[in-house]
Amino acid sequence: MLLFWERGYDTVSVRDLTEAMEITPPSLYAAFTDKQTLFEEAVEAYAHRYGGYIREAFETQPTAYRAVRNLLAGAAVQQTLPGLPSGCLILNGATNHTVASENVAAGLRARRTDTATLIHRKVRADIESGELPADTDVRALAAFAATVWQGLAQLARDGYGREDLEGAVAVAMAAWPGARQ
Amino acid sequence: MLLFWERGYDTVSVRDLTEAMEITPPSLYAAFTDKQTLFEEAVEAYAHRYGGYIREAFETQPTAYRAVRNLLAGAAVQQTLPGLPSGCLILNGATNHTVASENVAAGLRARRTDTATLIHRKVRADIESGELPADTDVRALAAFAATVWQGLAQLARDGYGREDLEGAVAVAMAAWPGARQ
DNA sequence: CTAGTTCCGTAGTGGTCGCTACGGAAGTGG
DNA sequence: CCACTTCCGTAGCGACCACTACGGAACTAG
Repeated sequence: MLLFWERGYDTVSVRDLTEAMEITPPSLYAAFTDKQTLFEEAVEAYAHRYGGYIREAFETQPTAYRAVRNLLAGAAVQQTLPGLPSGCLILNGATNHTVASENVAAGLRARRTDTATLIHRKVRADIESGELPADTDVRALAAFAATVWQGLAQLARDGYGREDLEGAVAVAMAAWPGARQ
Repeated sequence: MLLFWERGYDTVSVRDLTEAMEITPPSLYAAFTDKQTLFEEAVEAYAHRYGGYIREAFETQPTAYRAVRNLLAGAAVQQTLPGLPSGCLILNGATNHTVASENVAAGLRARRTDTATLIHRKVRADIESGELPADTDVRALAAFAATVWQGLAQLARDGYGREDLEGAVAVAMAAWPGARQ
């Protein structure tokens, strides 16, 4: 998982994996079927261990503002954890992929879409409840939140630290409708 | 260039390149020395053809607000050009790379850092001129602008259209200090 | 103790990687 | 017309890719 997190699917070889696990190729194939299945299990473990902040943000927070704030604040923390690779496996794990790995990339894209849908739904719910004005541009606001969320992962990979990302999140949340009224 | 733009450095093979150019490997090596040099020339051509909006934003606009607005608006356009790959070669060209391609990734990272520096300097200049208040958090504001810029490229790759990105940019610019006073 | 099963590492499979030695064709100068 | 240079494609280099057939060791059951 750490190897995939750091370098991505296609750029990690089975040899890299077997050496890191200190096993031989037949053992790896007996345990995980093939490289793609191993990757998907690694992604699932990653989502469970490091992606909990996403579901938590949307399930525990009453408004879209607070949910997105927690989403971004959580991303700033999770993507700059000391001793772990920077960035996000699901956001960056198959940015560059061969034609043969199209379905691997599609799997990650589906997970990203899931989060985008959560944002979208939360904003719409706010409009229905009156928390946000009826003329709010849902698409724009949801796209903005997704943009910042994914941008944070990029900056983390380029070496930005947690404080930098948290500063960016603080600025971003000021863009939220009503944040400064 | 289109191949690298679409898939990235390590995930495009010399064979892919020679077939697209309709030449044989020896011709490619005679013309471009090796794969890495070809990639760097492709990046240079890309920056020249599609990256002009960046320099233009910072050179022609008087304030950081307007420079960043033009940077993000330009990104929304350039990264969703019809008939061309989505996203940005410099932002996404070597997100996933092998250890052997570390220097290729470093070259792209340096170009990203250049833009981040442009943002940073423009914000500081605004503070010195009094356009922005003296207590403005330069790092946070610059990190925010870089986050949105890079996030737009991610969303473009996931299929978001120009209108979505422009909506996100409009929301983002509302976060700028003084934008809603 | 022996027969059977499970385990797992050795040693490859065919295929693709980035890259190049070399030879025949085409063009040039005397 | 001939010698020479330039060009460029054929064919293949060693290395690595994802993946696996197979054999010997170790453990288990009778």
